[in-house]
Amino acid sequence: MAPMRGERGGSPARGARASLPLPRRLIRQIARHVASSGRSLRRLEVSGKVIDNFDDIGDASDESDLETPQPAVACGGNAGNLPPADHDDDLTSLSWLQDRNLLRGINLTKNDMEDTKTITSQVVMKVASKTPPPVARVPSPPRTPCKAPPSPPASTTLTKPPYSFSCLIFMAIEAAPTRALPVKEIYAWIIRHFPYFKHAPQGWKNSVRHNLSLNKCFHKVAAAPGLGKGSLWTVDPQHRSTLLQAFGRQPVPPAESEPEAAALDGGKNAPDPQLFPYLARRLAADARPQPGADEYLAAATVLAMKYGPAVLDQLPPAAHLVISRCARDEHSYSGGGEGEGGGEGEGEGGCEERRTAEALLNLAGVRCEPPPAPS
DNA sequence: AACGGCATAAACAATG
DNA sequence: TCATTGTTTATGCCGT
Repeated sequence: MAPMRGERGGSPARGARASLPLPRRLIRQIARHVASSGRSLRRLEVSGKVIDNFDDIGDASDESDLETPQPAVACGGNAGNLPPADHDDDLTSLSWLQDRNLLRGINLTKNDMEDTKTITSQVVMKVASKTPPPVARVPSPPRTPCKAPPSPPASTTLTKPPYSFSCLIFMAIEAAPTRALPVKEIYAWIIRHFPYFKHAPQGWKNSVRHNLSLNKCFHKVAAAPGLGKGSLWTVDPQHRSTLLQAFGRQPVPPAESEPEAAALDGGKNAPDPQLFPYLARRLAADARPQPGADEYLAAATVLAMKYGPAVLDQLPPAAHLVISRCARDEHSYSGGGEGEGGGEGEGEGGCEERRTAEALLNLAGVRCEPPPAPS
């Protein structure tokens, strides 16, 4: 592979830190996200500024640039307490569902969310790996979403979401920290994220229940005491890949509106539905794992969400993000993976999917309820 | 044309 | 009793 742009020999982190193009806290967050996904972030390059010593940054305890806004995303549990990198990655284990909200430590405000609507394509991902770049997810042609007229909020929020009920239910359940929701909460989640259903005919709730009952992907679990009537619904782990594939079958916004741009350039009042096409498109291309893609998505989205599009706009037109991974991560041929579970069905691809799904769902404003108190 | 997936509607039972 | 939840059946649309 030809040397990547901006690749240069031994640029010490200390040198770069003198003029970091991004707040250190944000860099730490990106590094933590990548670390939490079980990978190694070797270097991050923005506009030629290379940060390649994340230990230094990550260990820094200074919070001088910590201006955490009031969180609009109420994340339960261990905010800022990301799981260790050696987290159990067994696909059959549900533990990741419990504690792997990849961006749990990142607080997003409503403004952060709204700012994403003008994210541009000025950030270009380049993966330092032997695998080909995920061209399917990072289109090369330049886009000009900023110049595009904003979509009328009403048309984006009151049109029926292009997702099947099973996908909506899946998203709702996956958004819950415990990955289990009563029907009522599923209703609430759908309404919250797809305002269309606020005024939709009542039949849709019947459809939700119908789906829950009929779809083998969803299972009832014993109702928690005090829950009242009804049960908790969960996603059957064995059918999870089926639901992910269903995501891939969902219609994606027409090409003229550029999916990524549309995903982030959506309704002013309710950006969430506009983000999900992004997720759908991401998952639709999940036939093979695309190492680095989820890191890119998370990093780029974090950039825009956390600091607004200005962070990206202020970069030179040729600015680009480079997220490189340790070379040893690419040695899939040398031992058949990490040997930490992996399962035989989803394999690494499933990990990528779920990490991206989690990250994007979180970023999409999924409101996490505090986990139930241990009994 | 057949088939599968999906949405929608409706009826009904169970439950709090 | 009523509202909610859960199950089941039926029907039609749409894409393959």
